[in-house]
Order: sequence, then structure tokens, then C-alpha cells
Amino acid sequence: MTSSPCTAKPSAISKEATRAHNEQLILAAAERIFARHGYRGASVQAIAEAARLPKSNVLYYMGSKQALYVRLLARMMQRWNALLDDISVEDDPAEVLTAFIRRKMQLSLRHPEGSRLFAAEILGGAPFLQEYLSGELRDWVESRARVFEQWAERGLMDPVNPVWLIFLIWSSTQHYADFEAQVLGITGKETLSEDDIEDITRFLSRIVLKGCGVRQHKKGRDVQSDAAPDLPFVAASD
Amino acid sequence: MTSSPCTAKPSAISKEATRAHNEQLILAAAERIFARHGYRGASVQAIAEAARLPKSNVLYYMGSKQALYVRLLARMMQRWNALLDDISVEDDPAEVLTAFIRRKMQLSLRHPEGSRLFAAEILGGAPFLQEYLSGELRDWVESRARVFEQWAERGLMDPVNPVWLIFLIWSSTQHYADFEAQVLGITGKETLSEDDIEDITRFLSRIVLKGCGVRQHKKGRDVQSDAAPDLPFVAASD
DNA sequence: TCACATGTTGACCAATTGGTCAGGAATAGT
DNA sequence: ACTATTCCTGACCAATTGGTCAACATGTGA
Repeated sequence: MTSSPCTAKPSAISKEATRAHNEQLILAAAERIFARHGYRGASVQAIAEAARLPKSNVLYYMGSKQALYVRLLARMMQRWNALLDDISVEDDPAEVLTAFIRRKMQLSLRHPEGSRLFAAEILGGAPFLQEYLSGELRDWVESRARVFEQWAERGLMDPVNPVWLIFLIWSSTQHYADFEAQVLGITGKETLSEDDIEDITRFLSRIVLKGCGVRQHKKGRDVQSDAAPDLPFVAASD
Repeated sequence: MTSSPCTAKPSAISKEATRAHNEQLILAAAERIFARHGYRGASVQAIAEAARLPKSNVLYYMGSKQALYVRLLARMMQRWNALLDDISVEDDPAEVLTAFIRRKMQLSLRHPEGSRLFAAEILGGAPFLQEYLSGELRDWVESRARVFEQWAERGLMDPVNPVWLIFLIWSSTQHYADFEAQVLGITGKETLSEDDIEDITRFLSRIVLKGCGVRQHKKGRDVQSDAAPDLPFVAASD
């Protein structure tokens, strides 16, 4: 067995390495194809060609079309979870919201295919994600929503419906991955530059913060990381 | 020929009527199927079954799968155009933006299948809509963007990037049709009620207007400062 | 070196795909 | 009533679908 530690010899590594390599090849190709055509519209043959492997090999690695698809969905949800740390009432609303928008934006643009894969699944009625949506994700949203409400009670922001707010952030960031073709067609750009993305991120943060009446938190900055260093969210300059 | 005026007899009407009826049946069914599975993933057989007609009949009416699909896209774009009247610099920004959000929201929820059909097309790289996106739609966006910029110059709103603003409104309204499965799963609702929709519409209008610092038309009341703890112009919405 | 396990893939399968077509059914014009 | 034209659809087609399998290749442990 390859899992046995003593058998992990250098010669075996190359074998496992190529296996891992091929798997990544297949996953990447499948993400592209599934994102573009949806589950039904994608064909194993097309995935195999995109991965430059025989179709039989793809089935050998992944078992079945459905298993491959589910695995991709799981990977995307994992990325999503890895991104979304917990928040507390003690956190600064402006920082949390800005970081949320920024990270969501980064996720969308770092994994556009995965984002579109997810979107296609939801669009089709989420046949494989029903329980995730009404389970894990619902809990996630509810816990954040509660914090938003508490912030509002403390006068740190307006008492807006927190779920609609989360949907607003979700949709407006997701848009730049899912509707990339539309964005590029309308703007006439070939791709979105780093500057564009930064510009969009600041725009969205600004609208959300100002729109929700989030008060600035004046305290020693213990959290820096993702927050934009200078966000003039009330200044009328851009 | 049925087109000849003198031959338009009552007996012929029922013929044309059933034709029109069947056509609508097919279009409605096809919109559902295409929206759910995308162009490739949808099968003519499935559409025919949904319309309770033999497959051959569907092909007979529509010519081909692609022709049917293109026709549905065109119908959706028509609805979209019918909704979006022109705007001028003289109009009131608050009214225009609110109306835009409200109408877009109504369109999304009145034609969720069409909305999802459109979304699936964009998601797949918009193979049938490239020229529409970089032609008609682009012009539409640019003309509106120019007005937004002029409003900003006149001090009626903050000088935000107008294209990002349009995308924000587009995505956040579209979301409730395209990601309906997610919205319902997370909120735990069976459907979105009329009240929910009204609530969401007000929420989005509020965030956009306040977030963009849109001034009220009549009184030159300055609402941009967040120093005011209460909400000057939208507080009473809900 | 050799036996054995694992990796690989072309050939093949039944089912489904979009589309055609012949010919019957229904209606129209006279 | 009798053609003629249009409407309709079951049978059929080549191509493609997801998936299986037997045969072959490769590498491993002794």
C-alpha cells in the first residue's frame, strides 16, 4: 500500500507524483468544462481532451462523471470555508465588511471557473447542494446576520436587514466572475486589470459602508491584513 | 395563403390560434429547460415532454434547437429593452435609480426562467450574445454612465464609477432570480413573498442612494455626512 | 530476475443526441 | 365532393453520451 510509511520510497514518489499531477490536470480541465456547460452539458470526452488524457483514464481516476462533479463542488466549498473566518460583535464593522468584500472579490477572481461552476449548479436548482445551502451555509449566514444586528443595536451601523446585506455583497462580488463575459463585453476590456479589481473593491466597500451607515472605528489598528489602508468611504473622491 | 387578407376566414383562425398556442407552450417549456440545464445540457426531447408535444412537432415549429434558443434570447432582450426607457441629466437621480432598481427587480421576478436563461448564456461565455453585449448593451450602459457622471458634476451625487454602479444594481437584483435556489435554501422560505420583494427593493434602493450620496431633488438637503446618527431621507422606509 | 499489483487505454456497449423524412391527417379552395 | 396545400408525427439516422472491460504496460518488492 502506498499509504504505508516504509514503502514510501523515492521510486514510488514519481508514480504518486504523476498521479497527483494527472488528478490536478483533470480537476482543472473539468472545472473549466463544467463551468462553461453545466453538469449535463459537459461531456467526459471534452474534459478528457482538455486534460489531454484518454477518456478512460479520466474515468479511472475519478470513477464517474458525477463523482468528479461532486468533488469539484466540494473543493469550491472548501475554498469558500477557508476564506470565511468567524466574526464577533467586538470586531469593527467597517473592517469586517471591507475584509469580507475584499476576500470574496479575490476568491471570485482567483477561481473564476470554480465560481462559475458553483453558479451553474445554483442556476440549475442546486440538485447537489440542497443540503449544503439549507445546512452549513444557512448557519453561516445566520450567525453573521446576528452579529450585524447586534452592531446595529449598538449604533455601529444602520439597522438594515442583514441577510439582504450578505446577498448584496455576495452577488455584487460574484458578478465579476460569473458574468465576466458581460463585464468584458460592456467595458470593452480584454481582461480586468489589477487596478480595475482594486477599484471595484474600493467602490463596493464604499457603497456598502456608506450605504449602511457604518461608523468609523477610532482605535489602535490591531487587525490590518486585508483592509484597504486608505478608504475614504465618506469622502466624495474617486 | 393565410397571409392573404381575403382568405382570413373564421375557420382558419382556430388553426392559427392553435399554432400560436403551441408556440407559446414550446417557448415556455424551452425557457424552463434551457434555464435549468444550459444550451448544451438541454435536450429537445425534454423540451417536447415539458410542452406535452412530440419532439418532431417542436422541431417543426422551431426549426432547430439553436433557432429556438436564439429566439428565447431575443425575447428576453426585448423584455429588457421594453423596460429601460431613456434617461436625461434633467431627471432626478433618486427617482431614476429607484425606478431602475424596482423595475429590474420586477423583471427578474416576473421572468425568473428568462433571467436564468440569460445568466446561463453569459456563464458559458455568451457565445450567442457577444455582439449584443459589446454593441447594444454597451451603448446603453455608456449613455447611462454619462448621465451619472453629469449628475456627479452637478453635485447631485458622489462621483462614483458609473459602470461599477450599474453592475452593482444589475447583479444585486439579478441575484434573486438566478440564485433563487440559494436564497430560498438560506432563508428557509418556500418562495419569496410580495412583502419580501418590496423589502428587498427598498433595501437595495436605500443602500444605493445613501451609498452614492444621492441628494434629494427638491430640498438641497445634504445627506452625505454620516455625522447624522439617524437616517435623513430613507429612515422611514421600513 | 520474476511474480504480482497497479496504471493505462482502445474497443465496445446500450442509451440518448439533434435532425430528417415519408406519409398519413386535417383543412382550404373550388 | 374533390383536389391541393399545409400540418403533423412515428420511424429512422449517424453521431455522441457515460460507462465497462479485457488486454496490455509499468513499476515494485523479493
